[in-house]
Amino acid sequence: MKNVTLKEIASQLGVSVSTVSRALTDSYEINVETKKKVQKLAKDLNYQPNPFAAFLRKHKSNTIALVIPEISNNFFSLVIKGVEAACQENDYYVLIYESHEDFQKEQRIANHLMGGRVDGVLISVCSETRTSDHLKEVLERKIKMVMFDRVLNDIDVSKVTSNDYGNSLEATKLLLSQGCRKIMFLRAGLHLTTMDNREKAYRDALKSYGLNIDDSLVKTFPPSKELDLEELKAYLIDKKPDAVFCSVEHLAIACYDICKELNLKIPNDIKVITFSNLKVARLLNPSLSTISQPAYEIGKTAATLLINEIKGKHQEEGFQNIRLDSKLIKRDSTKKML
Amino acid sequence: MKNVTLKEIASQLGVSVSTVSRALTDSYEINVETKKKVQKLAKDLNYQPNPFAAFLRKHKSNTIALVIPEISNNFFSLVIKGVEAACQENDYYVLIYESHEDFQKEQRIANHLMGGRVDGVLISVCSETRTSDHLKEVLERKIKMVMFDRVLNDIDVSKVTSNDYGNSLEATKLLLSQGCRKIMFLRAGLHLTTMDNREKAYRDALKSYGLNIDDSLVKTFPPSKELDLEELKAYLIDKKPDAVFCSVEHLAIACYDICKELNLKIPNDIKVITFSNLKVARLLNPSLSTISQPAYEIGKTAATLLINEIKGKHQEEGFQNIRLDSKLIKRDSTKKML
DNA sequence: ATGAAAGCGCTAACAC
DNA sequence: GTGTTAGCGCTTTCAT
Repeated sequence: MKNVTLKEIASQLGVSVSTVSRALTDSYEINVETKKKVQKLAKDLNYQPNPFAAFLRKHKSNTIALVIPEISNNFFSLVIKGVEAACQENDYYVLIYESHEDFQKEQRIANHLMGGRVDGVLISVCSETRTSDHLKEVLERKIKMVMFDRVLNDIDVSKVTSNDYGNSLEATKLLLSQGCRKIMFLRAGLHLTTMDNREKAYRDALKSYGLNIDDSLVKTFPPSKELDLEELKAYLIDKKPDAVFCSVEHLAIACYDICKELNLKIPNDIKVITFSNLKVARLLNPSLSTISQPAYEIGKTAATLLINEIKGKHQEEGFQNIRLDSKLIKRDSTKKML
Repeated sequence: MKNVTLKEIASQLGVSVSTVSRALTDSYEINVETKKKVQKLAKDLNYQPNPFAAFLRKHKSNTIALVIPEISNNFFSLVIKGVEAACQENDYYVLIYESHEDFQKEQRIANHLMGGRVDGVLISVCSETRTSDHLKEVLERKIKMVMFDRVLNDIDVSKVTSNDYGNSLEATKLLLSQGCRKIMFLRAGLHLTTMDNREKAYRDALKSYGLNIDDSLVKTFPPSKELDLEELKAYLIDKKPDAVFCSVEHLAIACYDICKELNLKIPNDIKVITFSNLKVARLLNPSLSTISQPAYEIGKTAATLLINEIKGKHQEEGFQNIRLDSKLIKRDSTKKML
């Protein structure tokens, strides 16, 4: 079966291409009879408009790019779901790009996007990203942008984040209230705004308890899963903290593995809390206390914001800065005694 | 900054549009000097070709669709990652579509795809899908297709699956060898080939042990996460199996929750094994025995196959039927005694 | 080696 | 209410 085009329908019906085009977009100036005729034939032939022709004409693709560091990740995969939901509601499509926490790849993606493949981009930058020049170039090409979670400060776009500072403060204070005094903070990635906020809250919480801050208890590990377990193990053995606050899930998982190996009992010997969207945290041994980001909502909110911007709505309101609350769920890994 | 086009470059250089086009595709018939000149300016202006114009001309978009029932799922999110990897290697792009286990949505997606948005589609059908008419129509529009995991038998395309039968046989025999004689099999979704294969293996394994098959021990639950916990609980209480073989992860998670509630000890009172790509299965309480599908490889293999088909390679070989092995990992949830 | 021109399928301004 | 026409940006014949 060859592809059905407007021309095909037009010639079969003995009308012009533009009449068909108008009939199909339900233009008010078309005779009801003609309209029906055209619509019927289009349906019978299962006419599907060639999107590229329309895009070329209108310079609108109804497509957005979603650029994330890592696809297979409990947080980002929920984000994807939220984005997909918002797009399905608005008849938009999602192109996925994975930067693999690699700044060069992110740059290449940005470059590609400048070609006008998409009407807008949704991005959470990779951990190596320090400047926003590549993103600014995209903006200059009149492509809309919304950042989420890992945002950059020196760029003027709408942003959707979670309340990293507030929730980290809460988490640290929980550990303190359980009696912990030697709390380790594990960062993932050097230059991420999310990490900065989480660490700052950790420090402020300690200060608010009148404690001195031991910088050697704060350490950065690779953001991706290629974590050096031995290094982390040695660090834990060396420092012997009474609690570990992990800024990302895979660090907590690593701690669980290491504690098992070292025969350290959680929470008696050491307490653990982490940022995580792991659904089965409650079933771990012991159940893991988590700060759970509203990943789905972040994705959905960011995508809706972007689509509205593309449509030119809410332009007047300027750039939004939306901060959503995460949920701290206390479980056994932070219990006083088991 | 306005968008740079071929015309722009041509006029700045005083050459024709076609010369620029040829220079940029590195055509052999262009003077080396001109080529250099053009390429330099293109780079300076950061020229990015308008993809839609090229697509419209060539009827190739270098884009494939990935249609899956559910994005936020340990199996599918790894598949996405694999697909993305294969596409990045080949300079292809991925459009994500989520069918939400809803056949009507799947049909709508298929319809949309017929418009020629993509050169090919990668699909794992939803649990409600019983016929392949909607997919055949896509094929008729000369759009290539590869199915993976949840495939359909009555359609002629390449398929990538995992060895559901073999690995389920192995899993059931493991339970049998641990002394279980009243093994429950929990299906998810009525019409899935994957489920059929898994159930058949379960039955064959019982037969090979000379056991009678009690049909009331096989039951189907909804494939998505909207599982009725109470129904499953009542079923478990009623049947009192000594083992449960779950065909998907969320059923096993539900069993864990229910066992906790009913104070049934895994594996002493009841053993559990499941298909799952959960990374932290080893950290559950007790650690969960899993059949882990090679999700990343499935995605990568399927995408590579599709891209090759689009490129017209390996056409002669006809449709492939690739079956990859899953990995059975024995953990405490199927131990004889703890 | 380079240019002119057609055309991919669609939309929209402009006739009538 | 409908047709004519131009043009979106690119590739690709066909000239020269």
